[in-house]
Amino acid sequence: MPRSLSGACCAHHAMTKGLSALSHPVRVEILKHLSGYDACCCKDVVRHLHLAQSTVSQHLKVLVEAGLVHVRPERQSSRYEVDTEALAGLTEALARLTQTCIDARKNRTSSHGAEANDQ
Amino acid sequence: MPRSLSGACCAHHAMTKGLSALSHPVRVEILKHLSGYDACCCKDVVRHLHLAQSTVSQHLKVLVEAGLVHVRPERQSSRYEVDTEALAGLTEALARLTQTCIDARKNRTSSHGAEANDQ
DNA sequence: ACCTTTCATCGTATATCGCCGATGAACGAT
DNA sequence: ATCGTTCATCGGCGATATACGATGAAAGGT
Repeated sequence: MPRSLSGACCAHHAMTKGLSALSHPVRVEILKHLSGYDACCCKDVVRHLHLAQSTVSQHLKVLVEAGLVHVRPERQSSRYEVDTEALAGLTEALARLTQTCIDARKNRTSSHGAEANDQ
Repeated sequence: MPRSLSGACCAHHAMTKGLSALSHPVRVEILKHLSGYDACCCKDVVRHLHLAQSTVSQHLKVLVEAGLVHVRPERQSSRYEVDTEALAGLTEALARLTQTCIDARKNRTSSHGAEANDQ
């Protein structure tokens, strides 16, 4: 972990955790697959991807811990479901970051002031 | 790497690489800092964050390789600049994924057909 | 020529990731 | 009671990520 991320960076942790969960192709694929069914179980995902059940279970865990997927432990087969609200929230967080960068550039080109130099 | 990600998953690789670059708080912070200046150098970022210069240099490299930041090697201080187009593109890719999931759910609740079971 | 500044890269240490097989728990079916 | 199914978790392995200090290259200033 970095030494000092005291201020604004803590606000990023929620977003970066979500983005981290989506930063693996398999997990994106899982998300898309889950969205196609009312609530499917681990075994369904295992059949769709060609990965070991334990591997899929771990990926699902990552998605759940990031808040992007809900899990409902049924009798013998847990039901996984995409949390579309959380996914939309994450998307909006990224959109805000993007807009922040675009606005910052716009402000610079209009007033044409700041340079980063300091010597 | 997973064993078989032949089809649609390859389409995700571009997005996941970008998201992977943004899945670290320090890199998000760097992006925001870069956007505030016309084009700042590594040393500026080092002063803003409290990390070793080599660490910052690596983080910048990750952002550059993900296509989110441009680098212009100047005489003695390279100039880094956010690629707002690429950032916007990444945001839109994530928005598309989100919309795909939302649409899939909508289709299910309207026709109320598919379940994931198969026994 | 020499020093300083800035940056990239190398080497290294530690932690985490991604994958697997094995195991055990929970439950249904026979 | 016994078996089969489904899933979570553990342990292990190799690869990658993150951090640092050290080193060298490039350029400017004295």
